Amino acid sequence: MPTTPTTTSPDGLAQAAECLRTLAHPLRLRLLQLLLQDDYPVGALAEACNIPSHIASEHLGKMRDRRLLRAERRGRQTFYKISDPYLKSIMDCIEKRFD
Amino acid sequence: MPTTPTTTSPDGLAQAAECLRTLAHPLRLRLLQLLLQDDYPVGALAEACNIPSHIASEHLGKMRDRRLLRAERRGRQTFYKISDPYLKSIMDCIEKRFD
DNA sequence: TTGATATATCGCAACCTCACGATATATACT
DNA sequence: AGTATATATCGTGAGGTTGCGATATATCAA
Repeated sequence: MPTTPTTTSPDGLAQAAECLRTLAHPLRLRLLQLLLQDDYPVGALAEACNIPSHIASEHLGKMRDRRLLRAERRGRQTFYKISDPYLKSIMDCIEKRFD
Repeated sequence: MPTTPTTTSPDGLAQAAECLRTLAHPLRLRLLQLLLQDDYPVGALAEACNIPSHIASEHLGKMRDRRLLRAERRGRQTFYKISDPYLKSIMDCIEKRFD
């Protein structure tokens, strides 16, 4: 085994795994790509993804619960925005590989 | 919606999501960290992770099936090695965030 | 207040993933 | 051949995830 063992703590690995699980869905990746460009309300995101808005709401809510996004109410609409700055760099990685 | 829409294809997003699902397990992240340092046989990896080797074998096999790793038999042992060069950069991202 | 719009949440069935014990295979040694 | 070692695979049950219809809530407008 390595003389310089890799040191991410068990807790760090568990957090990383949870975060990756949250990203690991085609629709959520698409939503994140859109939100990395600007903030949008649920309906606009749903339309861009061609899905009913209550499905978009579920995916956005899951990412909100896990602190990747934040929600902000404006009138009847809820705008979502990127909350975790780390998302940009990981999406860059992913796009480099899969575009 | 953006004037410069984000363009990862539906297929690219599906592949990316599958890849992320494969990474999204604490043990598999640990195995990858070790394998990014050197190639190791199943038994050594299992011991480093404190798990029975047939569990390590299952996780390694799943990553092999999804082309993240390759297996190479030497005598009675099977050495696993990183097969996808993209893993290095994504693990760098993850370590930056969770260490 | 009533009705329309925008989003959120619930309950469920189908499906996926995990750890584990049991079993199978492949290689080396005697 | 027979035995031990190293790894792989199978079957299973517990628990998580997804999409969806139904329902609930929140905001605005008449």
